[in-house]
Amino acid sequence: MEEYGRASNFIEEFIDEDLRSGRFDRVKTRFPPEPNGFLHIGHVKALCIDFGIAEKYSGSCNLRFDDTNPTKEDTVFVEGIQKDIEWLGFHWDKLYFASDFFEKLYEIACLLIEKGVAYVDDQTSEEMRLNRGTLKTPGVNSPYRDRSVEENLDLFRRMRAGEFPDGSRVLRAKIDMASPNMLMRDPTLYRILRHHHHKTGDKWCIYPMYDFQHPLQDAIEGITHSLCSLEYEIHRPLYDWMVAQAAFAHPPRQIEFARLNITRTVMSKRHLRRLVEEGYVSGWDDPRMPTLVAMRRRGYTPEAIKDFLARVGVAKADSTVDGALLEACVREAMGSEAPRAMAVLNPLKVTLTNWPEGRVDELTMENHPDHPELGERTVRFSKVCYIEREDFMENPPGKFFRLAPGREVRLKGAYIIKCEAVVKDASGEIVELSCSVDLNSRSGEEGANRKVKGTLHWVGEADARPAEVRLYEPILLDEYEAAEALDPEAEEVEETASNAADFINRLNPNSLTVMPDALVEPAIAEAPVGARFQFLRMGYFCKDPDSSEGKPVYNRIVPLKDTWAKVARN
RNA sequence: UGGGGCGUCGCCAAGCGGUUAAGGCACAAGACUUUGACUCUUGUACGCGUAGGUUCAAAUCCUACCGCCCCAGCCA
Repeated sequence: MEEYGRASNFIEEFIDEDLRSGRFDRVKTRFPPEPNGFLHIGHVKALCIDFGIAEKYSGSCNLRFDDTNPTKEDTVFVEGIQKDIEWLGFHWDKLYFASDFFEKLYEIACLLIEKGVAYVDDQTSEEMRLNRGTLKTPGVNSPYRDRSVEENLDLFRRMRAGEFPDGSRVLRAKIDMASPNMLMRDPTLYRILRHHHHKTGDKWCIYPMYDFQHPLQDAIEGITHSLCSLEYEIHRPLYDWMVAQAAFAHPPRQIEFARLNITRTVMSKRHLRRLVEEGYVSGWDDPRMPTLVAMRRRGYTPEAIKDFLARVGVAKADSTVDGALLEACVREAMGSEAPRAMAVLNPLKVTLTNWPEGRVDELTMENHPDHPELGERTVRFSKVCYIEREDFMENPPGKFFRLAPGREVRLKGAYIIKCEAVVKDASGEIVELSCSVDLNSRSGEEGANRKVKGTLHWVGEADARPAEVRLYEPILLDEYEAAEALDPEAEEVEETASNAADFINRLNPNSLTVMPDALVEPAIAEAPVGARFQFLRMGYFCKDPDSSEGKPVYNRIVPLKDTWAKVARN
């Protein structure tokens, strides 16, 4: 490895430096989730960095489950996480569990006791909290801080043996109760905790803490660069202390980066759990969730997600990425891939008054305008068809060039029609349009070669299959909407800030819109679950597992850009 | 008011003493169009949190302010 290429971010600069200086002669990273929930897109940033850097430097990346708190962990999550990582297309080198190393970690703890840098503390957690001091005042030493090595060893052994009740004692590092860094004020290394562990069962009743386990585990695995998010920056002195005390020959280097935030997206595991448990969503895989299970179900592709993270970049500044960037990545990934087809989400019946009775045309439609290799399909056109309700306006504004009374419009791949009459029901609602059709304007024929401003998607009566379509918006309101929702009277956004503190108050009531009466062409109805299409003019959609034989269900992954919607709004 | 970080276009983000301060998203205008999509073209920081200073030259170095984030779990 003489040439490392161009560093594309500050982490790679550090690594280049380490390789040049000889601090390391290879690169080994790790992705260390706690199996206490499903992975979300925030984790994908770490995944892309951990695996991406390993790959760039011809190194490797381990998958390690930091399963040191059995009260929160479960095998369904370890399985789910592995599946998600595989789905994204990342390949780990070794698969480890922190729990595989409990014995080894116990030995190191004993070593620290023998060195006189760890002790058993009998204080209650309350006493410990009080004696820790505050951000501005130093803490005071525990009365148990100066126990003999022998006594500490004996006590720690008996902690493991189960002689003491939960919470009665802890093992602590002996560092500095006056340190300005709170984490260095004799951090807890082990606690007594009787709880069934998903891997080790009831073998252990003491469990190591993150600040003890994580750095040592990195060192044991031979990790060179331990990449984590910014909130661990303050843990770094402790990380280094731990590895130094255990006397590892090649201490890993911890480097921190800013975690991912996306506008109007819930990104905290705690909050996501609450959405699930309190029923605001249907589950971890509700397509509105930012979890990978949910994004997969909604129809996002690994390519789009990884491209998004690549475009977001890596730096140390706290940031919130515009959700529009993710949408742009999805559209780009899908644009040349997804076959096109027609679906009418909110149908309006159109009857062609001059269409010959009983005539049915079979029309050939391309599956993709730029990729003929994706083939063609046949759709049927007859006297009755359905168009999108929003494509007709009785009193259209200036720049509207869809259908309106007396106006002509082209039906994609079919004929040009003209609206002759509007049929309404007793309540005045429009129920049907009577249109004339230019029988010489069939696509591909000479009569079709005239300028018509609007082109609409449609579904013919002969082909129309019922479907349910689900539309999504961000799960959170934007700042302005949230302020309005909480207090329409408020003058300033700031005034409602405290009410907005609970994210539940900022949930978007329109995050899910169900279109129960959509009509789709057969290609869409018959596609397998997971199939993706561009519904012409409506967006990209993916068939949901909720689909049944007679009723396909589609999720809108992302809408198409809609210039008209913008014009109409102003 | 202790300590650790961070502040470059609406949102991300390059930049590492000498460049007209990259690029993407968003936005705007135009071309093309049987998807108001796609594609294409064009435009968008005389400015780099603020104020001073060093230098022939500063977003890059120094000083002082200002703002934001993290830390007082027997969570990770």
